[in-house]
Amino acid sequence: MEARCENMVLNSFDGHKFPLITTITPHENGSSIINNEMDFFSKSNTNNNNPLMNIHVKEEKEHDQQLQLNLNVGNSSLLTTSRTSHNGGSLHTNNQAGHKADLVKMKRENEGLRSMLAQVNQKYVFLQRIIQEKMVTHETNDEMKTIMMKDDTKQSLLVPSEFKNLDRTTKIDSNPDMNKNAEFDSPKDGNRGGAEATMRRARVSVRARSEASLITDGCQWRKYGQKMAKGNPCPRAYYRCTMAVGCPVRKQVQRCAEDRTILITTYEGTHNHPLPQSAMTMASTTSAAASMLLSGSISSSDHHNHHHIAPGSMFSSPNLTTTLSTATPFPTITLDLTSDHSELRQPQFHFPFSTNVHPNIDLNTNSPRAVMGQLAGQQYNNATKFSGVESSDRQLMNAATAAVTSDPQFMAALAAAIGSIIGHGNDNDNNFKRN
DNA sequence: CGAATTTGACCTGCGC
DNA sequence: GCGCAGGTCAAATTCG
Repeated sequence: MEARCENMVLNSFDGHKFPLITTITPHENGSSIINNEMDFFSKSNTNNNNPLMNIHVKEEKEHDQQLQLNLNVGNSSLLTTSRTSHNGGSLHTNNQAGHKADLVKMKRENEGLRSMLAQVNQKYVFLQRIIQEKMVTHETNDEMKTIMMKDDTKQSLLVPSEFKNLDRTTKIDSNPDMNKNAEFDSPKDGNRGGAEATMRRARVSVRARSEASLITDGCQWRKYGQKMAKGNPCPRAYYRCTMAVGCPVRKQVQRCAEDRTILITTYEGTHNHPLPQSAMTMASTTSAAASMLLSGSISSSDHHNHHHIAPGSMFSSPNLTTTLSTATPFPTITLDLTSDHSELRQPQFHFPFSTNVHPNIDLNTNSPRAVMGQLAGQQYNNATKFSGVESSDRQLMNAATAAVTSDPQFMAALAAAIGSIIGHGNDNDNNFKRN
C-alpha cells in the first residue's frame, strides 16, 4: 500500500512535460551516474502548475532497481527520508554557483542514501534467510511450542503476543495487523490480563537539563496531582494529555534528587489522536523506545536484569544515553539527554536478556532500518555463538529478532525516533557510526 | 467566569 | 490484616 503511494508520488510527473537536464557524474567505483533533473523553471514550460514545482527532483537511474527493491520490502520511511533530502535543493534562484553547490550536496546525500539502502537490503536478506532456515527445519516452531507449554503463565509474561504468532509467520510483513500489540495502551484498559497489562505499562523516562518545570514536548498537559515520592525531596507532578478527550497518555515530572537541574519526565501510554509536528519528535522517540523495550522484554526466568551493549548501541548518540531498569514495578527505559551524564563516556543500553552479551555493534550506517537490522542480526549472532546461552534463550532471541524486524509499526516508530536523533546531529549523520 | 492548579482524601498493590 | 507507597480523584483555590 505504502509502496504504491510512493510510486504514485514518484510517477506524478509523468503527465508533465518538464525539460530534462541530463548530466553524467563519474562515480568512485569507475561507473558513471546518470542524473536526470527536471527543470521546472524553464521558460519553455509555460503550463507549469504542478504543486511540486518548487521541489528539485533528481533521479539516479543507476539506482532504480535498488530503490524498487526496497520499496518492496516496505521501507517507505527511508524513501520518505530520501525524498525529503531532495527537497532541500529547491531552486529559487538562477544563480549557477548556488545551483552547482546544491547539486554537489545532493549528490553526496544520494550517495549516502544509496549506501544506506544497500545495507538495509543486505540486512533484510540476511534476516529473511535466517527465518526461512528456521521455518524449513521447524526448529523454531517445535522449540517455541515446547517453551510455551512448559509454563503458560510465564510465557505470557515474557513473550509478547506477536512472538506467539511467529510460527504462523511465513513471510516478513505479511500480516502487519498481528503486530498491533506492540503498542502499549492505557493502564485503564480493562481488557488486559495481569501479565500482559504489565507488559503494556512500559514507561519511557527522559532525563534532560531544564530550569523550567516542564520540558517542551509539543503536547498539552493538565496537572492532576502532585505527591512527595520516597527518596526524593522534590515533589512528583502528574500530568495527563489534554489534546484529545480520553487520551490515555500520562506523564510524571520530577527533579533528580542528586542533581536538581535535571528534570526527569516519564511518559506512559500512547496518544489516541494526531500529534502536531512539534510533538512528533518526542512522541515518536518515546514510542520507539517503549516499543523497543516491549519487543526486547524477552528474558529467561533468571533475573540478570542488565544487558550491556557497547558504545554504538542504537539509542546512543553524543547526547543520548539509554538505560533500562527492571527494578521498578513496570519496565522503564530511560533516555538520558543530559550531555555531561557520567555514563556518556560509556553509553549503555540495558536490555533485559538474561545473558551478559557484549555485541559491540559496529554501526557503520545511518539507516534506521539498517541499525535495527544490525542490532537484530548481531543479537542473533551473539545468541547463537555465546556458549552460556541456553537453548530456549536462543530460540527466544530468534523469535525476538524475527518479530522486531517484521513489525512495520515498530520499525516506523524507530525510524522516526532515530531520524529525529540524526536530524539533530551533525550534517554527516555520523551519530551512529562508532567503534 | 472559565480554565488550570493545588492539595487532601481515597484507592490499589505489595511486602511483612 | 496492617502499613506503606504510588497513583488518581475531586473539591477548593488561584489565575488570566
